[in-house]
Amino acid sequence: MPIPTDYTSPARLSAKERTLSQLQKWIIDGTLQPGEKLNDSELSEALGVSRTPIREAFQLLEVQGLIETFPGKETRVTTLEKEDIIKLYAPLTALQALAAELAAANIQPEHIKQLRAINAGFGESVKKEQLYEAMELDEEFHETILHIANNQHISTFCSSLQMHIRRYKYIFFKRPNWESKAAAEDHEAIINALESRNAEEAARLMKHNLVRPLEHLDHML
Amino acid sequence: MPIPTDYTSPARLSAKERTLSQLQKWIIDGTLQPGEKLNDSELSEALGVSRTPIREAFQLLEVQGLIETFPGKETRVTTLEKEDIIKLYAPLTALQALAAELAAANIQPEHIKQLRAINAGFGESVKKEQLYEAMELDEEFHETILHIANNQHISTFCSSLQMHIRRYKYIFFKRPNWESKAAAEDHEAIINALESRNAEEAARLMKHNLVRPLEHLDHML
DNA sequence: AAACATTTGTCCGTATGTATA
DNA sequence: ATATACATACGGACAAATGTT
Repeated sequence: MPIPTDYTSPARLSAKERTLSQLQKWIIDGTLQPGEKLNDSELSEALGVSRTPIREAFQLLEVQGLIETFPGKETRVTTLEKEDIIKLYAPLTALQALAAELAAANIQPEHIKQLRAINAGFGESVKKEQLYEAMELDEEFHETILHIANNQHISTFCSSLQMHIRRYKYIFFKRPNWESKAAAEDHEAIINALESRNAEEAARLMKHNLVRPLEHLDHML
Repeated sequence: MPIPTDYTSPARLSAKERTLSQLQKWIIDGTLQPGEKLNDSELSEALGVSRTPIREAFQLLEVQGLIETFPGKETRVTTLEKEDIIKLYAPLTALQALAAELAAANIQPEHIKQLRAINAGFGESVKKEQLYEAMELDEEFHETILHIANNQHISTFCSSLQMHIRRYKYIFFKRPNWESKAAAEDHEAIINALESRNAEEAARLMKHNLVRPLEHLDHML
């Protein structure tokens, strides 16, 4: 198990939080590979903390579906099946569409400005083929709509699904690679629907925007 | 008789698991009231385990939104706002409708029989005004459809939302009290839609079934 | 079958941090 | 501001469970 040595500890966070976010990163970016066995003693030494915060982080990672613990036996990074990415997009689409619907009812002029600014940046990144930045801005766009929708349950679920999707991108495609100019146009249309408080149309467009990545996947799987 | 080996029987529950399910029960049924302060030393004595499994259970309860920990300060049972129950039904409806849609594609004759059997029991319980049993059978009906839909993410989210809804029922209404004969008819219609593999209709009927409780709530809030 | 090695599960002592007098 | 009380955070030792030789 290769443990990168460039690990820097954010002094203010608790040992548990540091451990959790570090392990999350390593699992999502593939440093810790699917199916890899995790040893809490080894990790505690590598991260300079005791087994307690490691174990605590393990518990949360298991809830998030990033690791699997076999009580009394072993702990492993969860494996991924290419086909299962569809199982992530199905609920994500339903929830994002719902969020768009709810956001249409709450939308304010400042929100519209904010969304347009994010999407302008997204369009630029796509044009300049800065794909990592584009991915981050795409996520920020959707997170903003979730925030406007003002429903913690929806936000939490979507955030969890988004994390897994990002892991799939890193593991199977090495880097984010399917942001497109068409997505920026989708976003623009969504913003317009929200601006005119057309909930149904916003939901419809949101679904359409989320189906896009699946089309890319079809000829990559 | 061949003993199934694939099913890992939790012959003995760990202290953490016992603690977790006990605290869950107490919080959901109101034994531990909203806003109540939780003391790990006190609980460890009451449950006959050390503070470690209590602490581990606390972590999971926090993720589930049943308690709130203020690191270094205190731990409390989360409070409830009557109005927020709507925030639970919004994503639950979207996800259950999606599940119905997916289930329509996977449905098998055995599933139909199973669903009819559960709904028959539900109808009986409603008629006999055994409301707790009716609630459990209603949940089982929906869980079965989730199982047929075969998507772990959807199941997990719905289960979490359902738990919170049950807590609202206990805290604000003391007992389950809004199961109705109309719900049993909804279920029957859903089963028929699934049987004819009409995904769109199944989703529409599922939404309708989930809107019912909200109508009851309107004149109870 | 039984002893061993490995890993997870639990306990409890201590350190750290926060609120209150 | 300082001291005190109290709750959480962490560490390290021991117990229990599992798989293997």
